[in-house]
Amino acid sequence: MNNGQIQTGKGKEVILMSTIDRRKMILAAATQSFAQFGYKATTMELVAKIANVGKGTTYTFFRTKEELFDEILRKALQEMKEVCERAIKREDTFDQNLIRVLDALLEFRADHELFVKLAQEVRDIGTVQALEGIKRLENLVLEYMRQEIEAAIEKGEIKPCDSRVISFMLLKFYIALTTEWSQTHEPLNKEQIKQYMQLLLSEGLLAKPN
Amino acid sequence: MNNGQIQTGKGKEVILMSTIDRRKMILAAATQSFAQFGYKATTMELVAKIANVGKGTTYTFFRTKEELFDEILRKALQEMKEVCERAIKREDTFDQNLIRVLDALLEFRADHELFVKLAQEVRDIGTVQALEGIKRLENLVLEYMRQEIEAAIEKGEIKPCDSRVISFMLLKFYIALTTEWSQTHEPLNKEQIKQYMQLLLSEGLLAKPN
DNA sequence: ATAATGACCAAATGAACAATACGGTCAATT
DNA sequence: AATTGACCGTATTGTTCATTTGGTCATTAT
Repeated sequence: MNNGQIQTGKGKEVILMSTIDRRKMILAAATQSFAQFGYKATTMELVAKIANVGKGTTYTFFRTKEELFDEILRKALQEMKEVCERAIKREDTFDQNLIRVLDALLEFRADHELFVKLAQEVRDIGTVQALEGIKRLENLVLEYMRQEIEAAIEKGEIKPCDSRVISFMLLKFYIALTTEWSQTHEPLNKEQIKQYMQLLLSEGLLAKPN
Repeated sequence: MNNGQIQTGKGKEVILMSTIDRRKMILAAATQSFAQFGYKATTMELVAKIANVGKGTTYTFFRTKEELFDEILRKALQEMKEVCERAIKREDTFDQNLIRVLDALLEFRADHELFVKLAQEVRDIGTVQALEGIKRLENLVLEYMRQEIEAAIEKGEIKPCDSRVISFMLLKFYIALTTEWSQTHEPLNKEQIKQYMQLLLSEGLLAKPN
């Protein structure tokens, strides 16, 4: 391999990238393009152009467009999971952890944009691969939340309940507050989103008689 | 006018409808057709045929197809509002009333194919008039809920909050429980739905023990 | 005279076809 | 051995044109 070598060709100095760097370039280009244009509008030729490689080169690293998409999706999902795990402090209360995870996710814009774009693509033109991606995200989130809720029940922090239903509803709330509300109204800011989440999840709407 | 007269023409007995009856016939025909075929697939010629009138006649009562649709929509929305109002018992608590209203709405929707059909049309082909109709339905429901929430805040039954956001979230929650959950899981029964609703209102979804 | 009607018109729609763009391959090139 | 862009078959998009549809109005029926 010619990793990092500098060679002279036809009077021009050319810096050859290592195959590893090339792979990274392609991944970065595709990541950007998928997040910006969605699955369908991202063409392999465009990815190659952004990455400054020939179209054929992308196919030496990724057998198909779907495989390339899959790797990017995996990375994004992995990253999100890590963000969640970093936000959780085992010694803290469930409530506090929940808010911190929420906060971390709201703050973590990078991967968010990919998923927002994919969700939009599903609504607008119903691309199957975009739908696939959204479903994988939802399943991951649901399963993660379900486990956390189960653990909290075990520890006696919250009342016993069907953790599948509750995690499902939690996700619906999050989506409603962060994206659905914005489609017909002024978007809510992070602080408001957190407040409403807390109100609906751990306080209830009914006024308590003091 | 020839209201209700019976006349003899060319050996055949012909019953002439009054103009008022004709209007009703057209309205009934259109109501049936919109509910059965949706906005787009309902043609003015079909409406005329079902109503047993010439196409031109429909235009003596309704200036355009949209105007005809609008009158039918108005009627249906009005009917729905009355269903809501009948569901509310002033002496009862907010949460009991809320559940009764939402239940009544769900039932109303199930019996009135028009809205189901329009929702499907929006999903399938995105007809703008069908979307318009669905939006008017949603806005009516949201506004109705919003007023009830405002009143409940006034009475001190629930905590002060932005009634627009809360009505939005309550409706989302109800839809998630009744229809979205069923798309991937066993449907929840009425009792379960009521319990989750009460949990959300009184303690929050993630209630603490005791 | 008035109400009703269907032939008629322009605009919208959709089917059929042509042109383009795309994912993926591979012989030529470096 | 790695890279590349011309190339291929197919999927998508643009275009054309016949049909349909919302809406009008001269004619008909009463």
